[in-house]
Amino acid sequence: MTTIEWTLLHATGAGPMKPRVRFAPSPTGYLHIGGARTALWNWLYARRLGGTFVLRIEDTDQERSTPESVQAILDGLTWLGIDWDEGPGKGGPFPPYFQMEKIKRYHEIADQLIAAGKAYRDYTTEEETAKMRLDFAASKGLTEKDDLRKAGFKYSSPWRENTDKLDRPFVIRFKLQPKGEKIGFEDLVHGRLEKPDEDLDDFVLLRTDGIPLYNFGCVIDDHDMEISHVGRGQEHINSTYSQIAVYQALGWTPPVFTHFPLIMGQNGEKLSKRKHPEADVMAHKRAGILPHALLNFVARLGWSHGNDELFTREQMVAFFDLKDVGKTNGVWNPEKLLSINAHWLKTLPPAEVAAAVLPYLEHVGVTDAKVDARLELAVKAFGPRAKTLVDMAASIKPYYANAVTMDPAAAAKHLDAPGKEMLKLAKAKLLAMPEWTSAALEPIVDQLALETGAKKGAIAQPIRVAATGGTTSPGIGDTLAMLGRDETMRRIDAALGT
RNA sequence: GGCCCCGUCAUCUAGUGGCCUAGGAUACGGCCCUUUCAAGGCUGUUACGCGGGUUCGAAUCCCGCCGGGGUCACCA
Repeated sequence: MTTIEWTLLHATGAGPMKPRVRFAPSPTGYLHIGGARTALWNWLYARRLGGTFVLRIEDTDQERSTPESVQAILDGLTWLGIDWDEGPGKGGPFPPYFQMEKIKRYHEIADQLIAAGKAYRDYTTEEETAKMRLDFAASKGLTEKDDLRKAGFKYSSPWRENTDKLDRPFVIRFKLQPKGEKIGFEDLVHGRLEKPDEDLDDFVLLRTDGIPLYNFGCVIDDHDMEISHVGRGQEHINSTYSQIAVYQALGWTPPVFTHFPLIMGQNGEKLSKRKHPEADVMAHKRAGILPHALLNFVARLGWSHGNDELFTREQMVAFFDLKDVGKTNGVWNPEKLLSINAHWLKTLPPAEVAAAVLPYLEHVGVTDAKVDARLELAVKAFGPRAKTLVDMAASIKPYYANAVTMDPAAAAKHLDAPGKEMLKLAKAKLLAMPEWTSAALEPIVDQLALETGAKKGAIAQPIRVAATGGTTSPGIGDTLAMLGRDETMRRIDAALGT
């Protein structure tokens, strides 16, 4: 039995063997790198075990949610190649997948909780609670919001025991009934996580405008959508306790939770959209990172599979397991991302990289390139020389131009009299070339060295400078093949001044 | 500040009581290869936060300290 088969039989944690997982972003901006990793890990888990990956949009923050953000998240996931089985544009057996479209359902459950005495209508206004906080602060001689937290303010509603329905705006709060016990759950990476239930408070389920809050909507949706495993960032650990309380009040079985370590910026702070431009997934697309490389890098940030560093998509799917996720926060490391990107640039099939580099070429004004033998050759030549698709495109561009920008210093050094003499000899050989391929062209340097007794550098450099205008390029064979016969001859003639 | 989570090289990590004079990767240095630049091969420097235990034996178990992070909203 293989490891994979074994794992299939013994699906981690409780729940069904074919897990139903979800990624539930809030559409308040672009797809965040932390969100992308959360999506990836959940996706990998579902794919490996033949489960279902659900995409749910938690758009209950009406202040910040925008349709543009929904689109940005969809675009980000699509670019990364993370596809969802249920969700926006796909539908599924448990619609809707936008929380704002199922407000009635939340009200139904809230009423159910009220009827059971597990929630209550709180008619205290926002201004009043704010005043309570302020008064509390004043009594302690504090003013700052942060100090308020430190002072340990605990809200206690005067409406807690009220069951009348008044004609006034209200909020629905969970009625926490501490039994002096621990409330907790079994986390796949942290093990048992718990805290005293009296540490929780009567959190808000439904706002005055009837829109649910995270700790409520999330529980109902995960239950309704039959989510078996919830994997999310560690910042949610504390809210999980509140959610567990809701599951208990409703008599529902909670999913298996896994809390992922956070990704920190290089300054040691949690990666944020404001302070860290690299937090934007699409910024990496613009920077010329392959989606696969970004996935590879981010997958490995907080998860490991022995000493393995580089994974194909298939390997990620085959190797990933929630239980192998680590506990410690990771720091974003741009150099490593770049090295992983460089690795795949030179490793992936040239046709694939060629297709990927095309838009970047167009962006720098190369409009006549297409995925053909010539571009693939260029990709093979520059694969080991490029860190990103951006610099690969920049390197390829001159080969699609019909003139060189001559570096005077290079010309002075290599296109002096002896250099030109050598170039003439090379030209003669080139003229006689029956076929213009890298393999056919490459040996001319050796042949010339043999025939003239000159050092290879004295032969290759004049050709290189004539062909590219500079002293560095891939091997002579590749360089001339990329240029093509006509352009090569044109450039040599120009260098010769003929 | 209360509560919660975490603590192996600069960074990502392997490591689950003896195989560890701690391994891999990135970055950095050297050497080799070489027609240039890369790539590649070989190689070097660098880590178990501190202090107590437990044990014949601890990076691995326990306690304390210190350090980092998260969270305490009618955001998610």
